[in-house]
Amino acid sequence: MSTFTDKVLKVVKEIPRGKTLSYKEVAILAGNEKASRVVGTIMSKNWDESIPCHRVICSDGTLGGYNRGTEKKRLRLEEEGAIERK
DNA sequence: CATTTGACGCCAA
DNA sequence: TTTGGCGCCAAAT
Repeated sequence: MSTFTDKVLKVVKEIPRGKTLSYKEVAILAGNEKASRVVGTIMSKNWDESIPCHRVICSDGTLGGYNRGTEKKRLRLEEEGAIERK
């Protein structure tokens, strides 16, 4: 805590199942609205099983990216009902 | 210490 | 609607 990075990780950990937050939303909750990119950067460098990073998507509703495969991320969100399967 | 990179976001054409 | 470009900030090189 105390650093933006730690806040981001904390916020993402707090995301409930079936809910998705955009990188921008996470950035805002972490205390820096303009750091949307940083959120993604942090995740890519610190991909952790304790962190449901698959719950974090782009503000446009697009999935964004995922260290284990974007397809896997999509399936997981669909399974949780966070998004509509199109 | 300086520069580049990158799982983004928003605006203009 | 789809591209292209700028901004923004932390981490990596």
